[in-house]
Amino acid sequence: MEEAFERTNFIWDAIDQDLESERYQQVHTRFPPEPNGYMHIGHCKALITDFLTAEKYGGLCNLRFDDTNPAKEDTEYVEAIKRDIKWLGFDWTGGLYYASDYYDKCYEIAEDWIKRGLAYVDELSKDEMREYRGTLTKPGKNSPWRDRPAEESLDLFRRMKAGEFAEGQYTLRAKIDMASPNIVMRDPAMYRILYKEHWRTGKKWCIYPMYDFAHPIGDALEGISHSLCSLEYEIHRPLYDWVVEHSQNMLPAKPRQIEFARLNLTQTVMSKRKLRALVEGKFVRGWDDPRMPTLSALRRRGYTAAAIRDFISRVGVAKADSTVDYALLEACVREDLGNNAARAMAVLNPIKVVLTNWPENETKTLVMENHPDHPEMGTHEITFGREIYIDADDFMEEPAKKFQRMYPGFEVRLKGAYIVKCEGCTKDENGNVVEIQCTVDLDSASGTPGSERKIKGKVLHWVSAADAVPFEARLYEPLLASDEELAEEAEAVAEETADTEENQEVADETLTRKDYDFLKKLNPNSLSVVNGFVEPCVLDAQVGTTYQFLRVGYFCKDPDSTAVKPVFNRTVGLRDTFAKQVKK
RNA sequence: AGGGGUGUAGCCAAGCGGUAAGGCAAGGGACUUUGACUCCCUGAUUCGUAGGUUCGAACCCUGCCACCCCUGCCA
Repeated sequence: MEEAFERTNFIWDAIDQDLESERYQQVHTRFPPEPNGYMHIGHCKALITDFLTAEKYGGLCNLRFDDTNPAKEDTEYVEAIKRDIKWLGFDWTGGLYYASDYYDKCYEIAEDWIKRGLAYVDELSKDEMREYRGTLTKPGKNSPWRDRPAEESLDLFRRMKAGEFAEGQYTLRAKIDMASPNIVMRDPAMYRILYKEHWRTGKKWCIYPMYDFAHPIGDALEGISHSLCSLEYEIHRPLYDWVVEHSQNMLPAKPRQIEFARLNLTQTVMSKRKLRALVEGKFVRGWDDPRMPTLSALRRRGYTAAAIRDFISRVGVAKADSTVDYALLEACVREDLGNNAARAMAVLNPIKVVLTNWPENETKTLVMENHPDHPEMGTHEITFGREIYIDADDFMEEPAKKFQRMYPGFEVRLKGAYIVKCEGCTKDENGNVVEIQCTVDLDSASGTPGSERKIKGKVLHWVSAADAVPFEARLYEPLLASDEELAEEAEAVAEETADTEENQEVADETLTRKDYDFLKKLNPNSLSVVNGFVEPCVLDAQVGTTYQFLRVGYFCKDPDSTAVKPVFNRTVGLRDTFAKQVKK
């Protein structure tokens, strides 16, 4: 964990200065998700930055659900977010809060502002307000209601609260500067009328504070020192400061907002709206479909909390917009799993091998290490016999150049067992190889002196036909196609899928026209299911256990597993330099 | 009368006036009962660009260029 603190960043530099100058005595951060969806890897950057910053300085971090818009928030998401934070190994040491906890205080401050002439009730319509706001290059103009007497605004505001008006009829606006070059400062709305029941406050309110009003107040109320957020809020900082400044006699602290660049990942959809479209359009099996970038999906896929934390730490925190290569995330899991996952053998695309000189009906029990570098992880037993399965990829009747796996006349070693020599194969009427025949060097058993004989062939993984367990392996590729060819292919498939009546209906609701574009880039091969054989030891493993299936990759046991038929998700494959060579 | 940000290798990213860290990716080699792991080696005469200041500039100054964000009663 301390490794994460080795590298500094501009935020920590700023905090160091704040501490040194005694602007703040201690560090207090907050993680403020809006509970309107599942958290994805992109949120992790903010989450980890918030929690880790508090940890680094021995301070506290609050979890605050930013629930100021009753329209689209749900308790389901609250629970999911809490679970994800815990899973990542963090705790809201400063407490758990809701923006809705502060509705009373917000209201109090709003009335105070009105009395002091800092806010007014406006009755411009949405369209009029847009017109009055001006444009990026032209200043706005004052609303005709801007200078109405404070008593009148106060009366109107109280009646807004009492539910006397329709939605949109009135808003409360801060009186700042309609000519400001920063549009955010052109008399921003602070309260709007919304006849929506809030999932926490019920029907108590029909006016709700805007983010720009509630957020700084929430921060200040909780004694936050450093309010970290993403770059798009940079332009809101003057308003943030304005709100705190003008409420200061009513607030205990004066937080500092610091903005950093959010995380983007190649070939990854990172917008809640689009992820929702994927789920609701049934392009994936759910929020935790292992192809999704949500934390629940990554967890199901086999990504570990340690790997994700390491990833965020390696990405760093800065202000430049960037898109991180997905390969970095993969490198992080490989490192963690390579060190910690137990080894086992599985064959994805089985082809039978008969060892012609091995006695019929005779089997031998072999002992396999669970991890080559960690003897303390123990061993497990597997069976060896006359018939085994190897992966079809490991056999070629006519070997390609540099191919050092099984082919007629060539010797290879079966991992943890014997050296075998391929003698031939039999094919069906279509010319497909259905069986391979080999002879065993009976003196070459692993661990015996005869095993030291060097051969040119590689070591192959295998399972014994006698007791191998059939299993389902789910292999994944990125959801978004990378090259154009793939994208074109995907277009046809995606359109076909999207055009089913049911999907179309859901999609129409959720998506604007523009949003369809990314659906056309979906990779049709993002999921492939194969039926293979795996050694029986995985039957006992708990759901969520990850193995390295030798030479094949890391696989995590899926909740869809049954007592007799395990299901495994491939988290990530092993690096494959041979495949790269062959491509060249 | 637009404003606010950001540009360092294919992708991230340090650097804070004294002569370009590190990681991922890529390529080469060693080792190997996983073509994995591990271990070596290979990258920027140059920091968006053009000038200026300085003994000395990625760092300071000026101009230009590119990209991102902002015209919700979303967050």
